[in-house]
Amino acid sequence: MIWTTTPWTLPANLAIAVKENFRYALVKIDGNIAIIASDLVEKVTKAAKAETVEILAETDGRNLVGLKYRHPFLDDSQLGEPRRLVLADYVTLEDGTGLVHTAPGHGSEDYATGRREGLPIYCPVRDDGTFDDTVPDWLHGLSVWDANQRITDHLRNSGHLFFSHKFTHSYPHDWRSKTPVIFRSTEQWFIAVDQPLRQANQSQRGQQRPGMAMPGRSDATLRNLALHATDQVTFYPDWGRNRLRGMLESRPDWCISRQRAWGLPIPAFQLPDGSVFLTAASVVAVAKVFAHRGSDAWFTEPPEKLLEHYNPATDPDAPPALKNSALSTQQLPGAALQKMHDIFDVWFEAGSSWNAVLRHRQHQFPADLYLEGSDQHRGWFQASLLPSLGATGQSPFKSLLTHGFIVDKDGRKMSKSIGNTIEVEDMLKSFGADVCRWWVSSLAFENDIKLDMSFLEAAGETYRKVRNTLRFLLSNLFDFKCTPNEPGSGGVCGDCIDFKHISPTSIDAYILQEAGNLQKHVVEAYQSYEFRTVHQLLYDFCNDTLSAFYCAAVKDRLYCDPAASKRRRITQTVMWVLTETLCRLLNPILPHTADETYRALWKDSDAHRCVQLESVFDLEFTADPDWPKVLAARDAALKALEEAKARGIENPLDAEVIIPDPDGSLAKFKSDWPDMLGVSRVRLDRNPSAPSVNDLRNEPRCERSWKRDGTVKLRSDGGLLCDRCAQAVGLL
RNA sequence: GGGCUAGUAGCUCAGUUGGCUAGAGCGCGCCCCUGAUAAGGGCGAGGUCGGAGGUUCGAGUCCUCUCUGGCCCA
Repeated sequence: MIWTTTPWTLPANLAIAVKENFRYALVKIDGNIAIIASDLVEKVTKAAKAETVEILAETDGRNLVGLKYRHPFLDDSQLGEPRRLVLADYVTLEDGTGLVHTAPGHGSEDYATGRREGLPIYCPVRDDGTFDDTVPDWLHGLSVWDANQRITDHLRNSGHLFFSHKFTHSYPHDWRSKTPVIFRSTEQWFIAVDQPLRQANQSQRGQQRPGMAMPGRSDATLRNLALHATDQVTFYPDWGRNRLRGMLESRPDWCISRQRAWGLPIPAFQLPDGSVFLTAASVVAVAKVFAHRGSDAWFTEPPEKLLEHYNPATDPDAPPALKNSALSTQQLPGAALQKMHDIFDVWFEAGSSWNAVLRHRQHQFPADLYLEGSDQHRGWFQASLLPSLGATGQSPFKSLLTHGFIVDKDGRKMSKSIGNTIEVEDMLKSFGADVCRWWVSSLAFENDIKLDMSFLEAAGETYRKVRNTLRFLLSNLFDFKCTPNEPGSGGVCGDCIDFKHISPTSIDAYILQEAGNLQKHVVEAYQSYEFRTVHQLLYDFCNDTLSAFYCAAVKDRLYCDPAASKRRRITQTVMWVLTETLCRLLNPILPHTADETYRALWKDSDAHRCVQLESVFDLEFTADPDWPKVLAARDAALKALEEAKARGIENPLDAEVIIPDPDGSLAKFKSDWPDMLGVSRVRLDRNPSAPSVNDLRNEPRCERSWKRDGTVKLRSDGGLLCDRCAQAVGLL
């Protein structure tokens, strides 16, 4: 006794499957005898409301294997041998009778069983979903959906139906049309992954294939070539290798044919005897026609036109029928050779892009990097690797970068039905491309990526910090010129001061050194695709090193020193270098901001000036080795200033700070100390163990620099100025 | 069900081969500045490192189990 939800597949029944370790019972039910899994006897007979149930015998499934049975409405002689019971792992006791109807033409598990058992792959259902004429007359031409009832009725009438009922269960549907699908075994084109590769290509190119690394001629299959290739490829992150290998190890042959109305046709022909004609040479011949007329030629041209460049005499693979002069294509009657109508799997085209994009256009092959989402280990990565290995013996990529999937802010997948999707267009509209890129560069992209508009807002805030730092740099270069290409400048670049005039103990020296370190580390991070590190380094540099430290410190000299003084020009020179450097380093992730800044920096009309065309320039500067001590002492001093607020010294410019300098190593930085703390005066003292703060609020304050540096007095013009400012305005 | 992968402060991320009271930025709180101002600066409070066992003198870091996600398959 078997059970099925698809009576229309019964005409294709070729076997019944059992499980070897299940118990099966020979049961007498209301006078009829059947075999049912022992554990299901009660369930089945109850469902059918059987009156008397008697178990006559029991045995294990393995003892049933090989038993022969007769089909209830088919002529067994058609099959050539009697139908029989076979083993299958997928037999369960969940539903049915424990004996599973098996139709190798209607489903992949049944197909596999059929192959294993040497059964024919019989599918009597035609392309239009109706039965062909190999089935009994009463089913001919009937749609499978209509056949369900007809077959049920037939079984009932012939006394073979034990029980039938209607119930609701899940059934596969086409995701797009939402209509139920049926399974049919059909002929398809495959790329075999386990067959030893023919030494093809010899006839086409008599040359050695470069980079060919066969793990041994005899077992050089596409699969083990691919596995071998994963050792040569660099993976970002490294676990990508394992993932790809796992999938390569278990992947089936690649079915490359599709039954579609459009697409790139597989250029196969059918000979009058029904055999298929497709050889390397015939494909090349058809490709020539496609190159001129496009692949639509397949649909518009007759076979003899499509094969006008083909010569069976020189094709070693040509089928005998074509070698025969009577059938040579030149004289072939159009009707003798039929075009076939399979369409290439689009993955085959996507997976051939290395050829179209790199080789045909004479770009570098293999590519440095293929970049795609993690799902493409099964998709594009493999679809590219296999054809490239088959055609060139080489992987199409030297390295592979994988990123995770965008999920919502709670880590759930985005889907329209849940309503948690975010459109890229909305992101771009709300935040601009650079903010979006800035956000992307901050991510651990190898993992899933949580996305919420609020995250972009946050990215926008840090982006503006960078942008504002650039704005500050630019605005303070308003009266500064750098003219590297000016004829006759004798090495002097406009207002620039040569680095050799920069003292290693000056804050400018420190910042140049830091910029050099930044560049080194950023470039390294870029080279290994660690954009997150790039982002972090650049942000921290703009935020901490520049905005909070350097820019704040040099404000005084920029605003109050005489415009063309050496100290001010040095700082402007450094600021110019910083801006140049930042533009170049930011460019890959903030191209618009970098470009805008770069043009504003040069403020010339050179239309060809473009930061996108620039690389980094050498930037190395060694500052005094005691700078780390300075920074540590500064931190301590800032804490002391914070505590001084309780005493009413709330504005740092009202303060003098006394910094402990036990070994005297901080004294050489003396001139920049007040600016580094934003205070009026700093005194270094060998004795104290902790910094302290003096209240200067009773001392006069310079009206120009707001400092109380001890030199402030009434000047001849009636203003209260410090010496530096008096000089700057020409009063000293 | 299987393969791969992740889960560290409200958020985004660091945490080298196991080793000092687990770090950074954002956000938050308090304060300062007002000549970067739909800006700038300082200080501070936040974490039983998804959970449970185990190995170890010692585990966010190693092992086992488990929970919650993601991708690809069945």
